[in-house]
Order: sequence, then C-alpha cells, then structure tokens
Amino acid sequence: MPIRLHNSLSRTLEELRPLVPGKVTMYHCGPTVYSSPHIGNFRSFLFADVLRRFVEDQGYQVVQVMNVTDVGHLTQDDIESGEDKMEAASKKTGKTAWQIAKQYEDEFHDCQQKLHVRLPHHMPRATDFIAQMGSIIDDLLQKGVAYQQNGNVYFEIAKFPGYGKLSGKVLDELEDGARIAVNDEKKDPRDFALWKTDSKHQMQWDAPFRGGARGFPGWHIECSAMSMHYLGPQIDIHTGGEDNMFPHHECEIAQTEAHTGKQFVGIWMHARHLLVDNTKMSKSLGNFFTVADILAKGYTGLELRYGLIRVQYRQALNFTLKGLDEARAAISRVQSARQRLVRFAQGLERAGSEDVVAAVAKANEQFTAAMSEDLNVSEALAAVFDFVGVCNKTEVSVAGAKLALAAFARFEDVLGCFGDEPKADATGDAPAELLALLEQRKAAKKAKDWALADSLRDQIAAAGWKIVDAATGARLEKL
RNA sequence: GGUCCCGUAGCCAAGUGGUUAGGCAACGGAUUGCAAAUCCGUCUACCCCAGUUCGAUUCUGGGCGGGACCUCCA
Repeated sequence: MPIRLHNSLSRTLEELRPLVPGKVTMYHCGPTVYSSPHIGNFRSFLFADVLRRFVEDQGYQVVQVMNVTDVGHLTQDDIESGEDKMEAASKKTGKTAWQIAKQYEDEFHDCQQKLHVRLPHHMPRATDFIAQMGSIIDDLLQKGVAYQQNGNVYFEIAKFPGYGKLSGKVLDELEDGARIAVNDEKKDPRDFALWKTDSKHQMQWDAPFRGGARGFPGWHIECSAMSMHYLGPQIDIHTGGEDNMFPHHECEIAQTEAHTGKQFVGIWMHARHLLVDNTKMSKSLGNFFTVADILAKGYTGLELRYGLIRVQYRQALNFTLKGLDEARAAISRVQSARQRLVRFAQGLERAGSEDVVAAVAKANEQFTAAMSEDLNVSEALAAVFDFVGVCNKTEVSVAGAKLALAAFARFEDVLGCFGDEPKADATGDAPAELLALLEQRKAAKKAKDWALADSLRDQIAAAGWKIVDAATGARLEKL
C-alpha cells in the first residue's frame, strides 16, 4: 500500500516515492540545546520517530538525520542586536555556551531514551559542521546570490525567485506584520544571515569561506550543510515543527537549491504545535511542561509518549494531565490483552481452539491503511483496540495466541507506546516479603478468613503490586 | 492587517453523502467470598442558518465560536 503524506509545499497528500527505490532519507530539525526539552518539542520529535518507524515497517530502508543546534539560533533572527540562544542562556547562568550546549544535549538524549525514541542514525552538532557550512557560503558568494557587508554574509532573496513557496509568504505581507527587520546592511528585509560577526560572541571561528571575517554561522545554514553531508543534495522527507516553516525552512530551500540547483526536499512535513489546557504553550507564556516535569509527576515515558502521539501530527493536540491518565488506562488495556495471550501461548492458561487468523489480518490491514494515510495514529489505535476486544473474547489456540502476539509486536514496533511484550507472570519479580504475603493470603482464602485475605491484598497494593486471581491461581502484577 | 486550521456524544478523538469508529469515564448485568482484570448491555453525537441532493454530520455559501502561523518557540 502506498504511503501518502501531506506535503506542506503542495498542501496536498502525496505518495511517498523515494529518489532511490526502497530507501528513504529523512532529515528532522532537531533541538536547539539552550534549555530543557519540553513536551511540545517532543510532539514533533515523536512524530518524526513514528514516521521513521512506519516507513521502516513498510519495508523501506531509512536513513534518518536529526541535527542538534548548538550555535547561531538567534533570539531575534534578523535583527542586528539579535542574540544567539546559546549566548543568552550562558549570560543567564554564568556557564559557557559550550557548557550549556553539552548540558542540554545530554538532557535531550536522555529524554529520547525515556520516550522510547528509536535514535536517528546521525545526530550531528552544528558546531562540528562549520567547514561544510563554509563551503556552501563560499559557493553562494561566488554565485552572487549572497553578499557580504561588514563581515556579515547575507543570502539575497531577490536572487531566488522561489522564496516564499513553502510558507506562502510574500514581501508585502511580511512588512505589514509585526516583524520588521531594522538592518541597513541588508538589501531586502527578508535577506537572511549566513554568517555573522560579533566580537563578543563566545563561539567563533575563522571564516570557513574565502574573504570572510571571524564569526559564527547563521541558524539556517547548518541544516543545509548537515543534510547534504549525510544524505546528499536531495532528500525524500524533511520535518519540523510548524513554526519552522517560516523562516527556517524557507531559507533552507533558498540556500540549498541556490547551491545545488536541484530540488532539495521531496516532501516537507510539519507537526502542529500542541496546546496545553487549550491554550498555546510557549516559553514566553511560561505555561510549558518539560519532559522532566511530567516524569516527576509519576507518569512514565511510555504514557507521555502515548499522550503525545495519539492524535495525528497535523491536528491540534490538547495536552492535559487527564489525557495522560487516559493514556495509562489505555496502555494497560492493551498490555492486559497481550499478557493473556502470552499465557495462552506458553500453556499457562488452557488454550482454546478458536483461531484469530482473520482478525489478525483485518487488524493489520486497518492499521496499515490508517498509518498510510498521513500517519493517522488515532485511526490506527482504533484498529489496535478493536483487535484487543476480539482477542479478549476469543478462546484462542496456542498458535492463534502466537499469531496475535506477533500483530501486537508489530503495532508496538511502529507506535512504541505500549511497551515490551508482558511477561506471562510477574510474580517472580516481586520482593520476597510480598511473595510471603501472597502465600499468607492463599492460606487465609482457604480458611475463608476474608478479612485477613483482603487486608493482605491491601498491603500488597500499598507496595505497588496487585493480585490477579485467575482460574489457575493467584499471581502478582505490578500496578 | 495577511495566511491557515478547527467546531463530533460527560471528556479525548477518528471518519463517512444513506450501514456500531476507538479510548477514558459513568451506569446496569455476568464472573468473583468481596474486589481487580475480562465479557455482555446502556448512554449513540456531529455549532447555527441557508443551498445542492431522494437523502448531509460529511458537499457549497454565510454566520457564530475557538485556535495556530506571520514575533523567541517543535
């Protein structure tokens, strides 16, 4: 089944047709490492992760690159007095820009791991690609599409007729907006920086291009350089948050295509920003949750992941703590069903003779169809839950249980929000004292001392475990 | 001001020109010593007004309401 994805450039659903059959190259605009990653960041990164997982599921070999921006991302991009995010954080904390970058890059990787992200094949830092950026700048200067003023290098928008094709922005509208760049150096307010000089800037390099001055790179150029380095001049998919569309991606297109003369990206995809309690989440409003904040509240990475991917990436997602509670319950429903199947498969419960071949095929089909239609995760989840219902009411055979488990394993492989296949019985993992309590309860039940049995159950629950009474006996499971 | 998105049952959220989405919660019942889990059942909706149509939640137009981007942001 063809994978259809929404291309921001054409504003339509397009079939994924990779440049090289069977192989898909993806580039994702990654974090700017100047503060702790928040849940909004991860809605975008998790979207990229699910995209990669599904494309792989469909048999493609994927190469995925996500950059780490550790220099050049200006707080007011085009304004002369603009300050690099890293520098601003440095000023605030007293740490060096390099320390800031390292700290938050580590934290970012930690969050990726906690949210069960399949790591991109390459996660390069902008500061490691100064030379590559330089050669592009050099070429753009040679071609006359960039110009230098007082050591600053700007890309000249007028030399690239396609500027604005992604975001639909035209000059007049921009000038009417709030964003009016005051910069006499530029020929056009929309011209953007490829290289900046600033003697006060901590991160500085000798110009990596001919005839330049010591300075640091503009924000946009890093993505062009790293994308090209790892994936070549043309890539299949490029993703980012919706805010990246303009100016970042617009600028990427201009500089990259001016440099290579080829179409840069096949399909541009942008994740909608999430809302928190029905209102915009942003740093300036201060109403944001970091990933660490959520985990500190006792939610697991899996629950957060579920909560952030359950709505299709182009829909507004209203993030609430209540939503995470729902995620917890939903995950548990899936895992309970899987555990039951594991028990059948391992002969711990008496298997029946009903088969699930048709149900498995249907679930897989619906799941694939939903995901193929622009990653409709909500609909894919519906297919999973339909399947859960079927499994729960089926006296499944051993072979059937294994088949059903394979289907769940596939859904987990793509979505990654349910967790590993549950063990048939977690009793063995429980602390010895709880096992003792469980034995005591068995005895109490036998003696029909219900008060004692219930109090033992409460004690076990207080320790974070629950008793599951099955026909084959009682066992413990983690709450 | 410009561009764009959305308005679905208690909540979250898919989808469709005429046949039960799904999750969570709630309420009955089965099961259980009582529970938990599970199963069965109940609650069955599409902002408003016109239009197109045999028929619209689903297409068209208008209205109202909410939100996003254009400005640091994923």
